[in-house]
Amino acid sequence: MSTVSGLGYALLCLLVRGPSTGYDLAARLRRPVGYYWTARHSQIYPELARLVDAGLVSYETESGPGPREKKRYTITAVGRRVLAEWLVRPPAPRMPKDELLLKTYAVAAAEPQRMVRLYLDMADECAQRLAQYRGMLADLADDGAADHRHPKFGNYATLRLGVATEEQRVAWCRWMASTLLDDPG
Amino acid sequence: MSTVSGLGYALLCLLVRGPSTGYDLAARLRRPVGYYWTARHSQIYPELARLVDAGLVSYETESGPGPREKKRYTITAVGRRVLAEWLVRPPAPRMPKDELLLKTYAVAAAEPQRMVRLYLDMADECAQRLAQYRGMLADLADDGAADHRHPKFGNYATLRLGVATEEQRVAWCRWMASTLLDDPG
DNA sequence: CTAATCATGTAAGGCGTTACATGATTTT
DNA sequence: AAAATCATGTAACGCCTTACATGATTAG
Repeated sequence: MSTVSGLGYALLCLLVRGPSTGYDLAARLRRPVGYYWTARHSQIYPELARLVDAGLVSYETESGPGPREKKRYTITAVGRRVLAEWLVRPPAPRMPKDELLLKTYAVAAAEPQRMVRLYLDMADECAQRLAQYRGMLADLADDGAADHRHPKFGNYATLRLGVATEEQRVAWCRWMASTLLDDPG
Repeated sequence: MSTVSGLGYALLCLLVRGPSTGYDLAARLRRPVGYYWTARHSQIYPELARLVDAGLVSYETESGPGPREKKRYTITAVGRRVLAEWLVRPPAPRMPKDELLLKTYAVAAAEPQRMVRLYLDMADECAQRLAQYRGMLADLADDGAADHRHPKFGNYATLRLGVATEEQRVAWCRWMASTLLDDPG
């Protein structure tokens, strides 16, 4: 039984919106804009081959730049069915490995002033990302993507959580900084 | 140059609070209560051996149950210094792979009613975890862990973000469910 | 007496990153 | 003329999970 990997489903999620080349999929999976997943081309090309073997995607070759042919991948009817099944299954419990939280757990073992600097820097970084996400969300809203029947509603919905998450993180980083500074004697 | 892995630092973060056995470290790393990291014993035992080789931890053997000796690991002075250096370094950009967000990105390819069910189930699951986290946070606050000089302030601080994150997620899941149900003709 | 907990290790295999390798087209 | 982008693949290595393997003590 050819069991599909997480990456395999991620590729199906992208391909269900329309045909793509491996290169294009890699570009969309490079930065986690809109949804939270990444992959490199070195992982994507072999996985596409597996999906073809499993009959979930097909491809047409075009003459492209470079030494090899360009392949445009398309999700098959079987692929759509497998994806639709997977989408409604409850996800396995997620385990985010968050380095900043780990550092926070051991914050007592570090120099307080330098940790304050760290949290303020992280807050700025998050705030920048937040501003960017807010801009993208506004653009999507202008396009009408807030309607769940709009083709880009998936982008809109994931970005909404992204914005909320970054807001929370900025506030938390600033709270950490001010708490560490606050030293009532 | 023996470079310490992420797991290595995680173990140092635990050991800086006091000596532990590998078994105990595995128990603390099984559920992400207080901070966000996990590891299994099969990973922990070899990593502890590497930390010993690098001179960052030492151990004493005691006679324990079972066929092998029990080893109690202690962070060394060098280990403390290496940890303190690492704590103030800005973390590498995190990339959480969130299956629910991935599914959301492709939500248009699934049956709406079944997705509504999924989001409501996820909301309940998060709400349960949230209640649990809130309880633990209240207990810590009662112990005075909200003060940054308290030894368990690290637990308190990480839990605060955990609570905020789960709150956000419950709200977002419910918003998803109601948005998908809302079908103005 | 049975199950859980304490306690430590190894092995196989999957997943993911970095680096290696090639080369045409387009932009500066 | 040089650099970036388009385009596809492989190889080596590290991280992580699952499963294999052992056995004493304690609680029900």
